[in-house]
Amino acid sequence: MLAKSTEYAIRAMVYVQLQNWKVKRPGVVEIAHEIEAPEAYTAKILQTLARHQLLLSMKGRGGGFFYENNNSSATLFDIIHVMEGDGIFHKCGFGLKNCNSENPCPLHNRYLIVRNEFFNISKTETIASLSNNILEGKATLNRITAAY
Amino acid sequence: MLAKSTEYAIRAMVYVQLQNWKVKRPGVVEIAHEIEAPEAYTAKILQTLARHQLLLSMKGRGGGFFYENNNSSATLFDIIHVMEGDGIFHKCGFGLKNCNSENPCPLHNRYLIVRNEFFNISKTETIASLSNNILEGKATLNRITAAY
DNA sequence: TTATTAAATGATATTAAGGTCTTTTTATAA
DNA sequence: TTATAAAAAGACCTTAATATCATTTAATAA
Repeated sequence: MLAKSTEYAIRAMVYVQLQNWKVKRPGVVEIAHEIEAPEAYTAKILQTLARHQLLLSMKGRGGGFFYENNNSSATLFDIIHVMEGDGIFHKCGFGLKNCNSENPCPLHNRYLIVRNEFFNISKTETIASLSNNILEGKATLNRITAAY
Repeated sequence: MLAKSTEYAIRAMVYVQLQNWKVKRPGVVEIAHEIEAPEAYTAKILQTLARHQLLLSMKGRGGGFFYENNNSSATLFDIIHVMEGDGIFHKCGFGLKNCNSENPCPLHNRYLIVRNEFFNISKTETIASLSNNILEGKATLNRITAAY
């Protein structure tokens, strides 16, 4: 469904949120390790996110990644949009170029339900809301249920 | 969502079905052209489908692709399974390796709804049912609403 | 029984996603 | 004011998906 780089991006942002709530600003090495992603690649992704101001960064000693007011209200949609565009919310399930309600592919109506449901989720879930599930012990970021 | 090759596969099988209902057995060149896919690549995909017996083929003069009794009850699931495996029905939306109801990612429950809905569609829609939408004029295979 | 038609096979090429490495810039503590 | 820590930037590498091409196999009409 999502590109691997988008998954890394979301996981990274959630981890930064959890640390930020503890008034910490994790760096690339720590983040990559915690979300089980390659270090250099994670750095690239964090740069992209920072460039688009989905998170803030500080260079030098004591630097790292964080959010304004230690809180991120970025939606999944925002992150997906920056990482891979919004094709996923528009593409026809059959791969047709001009598929729409006027000229639908054989799968159009049923696929629309799936796509819209995912769109809904993407627009309502934020880094803060997702991170809160972890804070409350209802979910985890990795196989080891770490204490954040 | 689906790999491009899977989309080509589904479109190809639908086109074969439409022709088969007219007791015709289209060949690679015709199929590729009609579904707007590259010829040689379409040939590869048809071979894969034939090898897995999702369709039948005949070599030589008057040869082409067709179904037993000119009808295909293959589901979308069958085709997806052969073309790209069933990762799409199992993968975690967050990209976690061990995400399940016991150890859920923050998105688990909401993503499950999307995945299950798509699974449902894949298990209930068949090449025949999809093709029938076109036969009845309710849908199309390409931008030009061709008469099949 | 041969020419022709069409699919199968296998090798190769191209493109995009995923990933690494080195150098540069910026911040801060000593 | 210098050494050090950390992110930014850019060049490069690897892998998988997509796509092409040449050759072989099989079927049938003449």
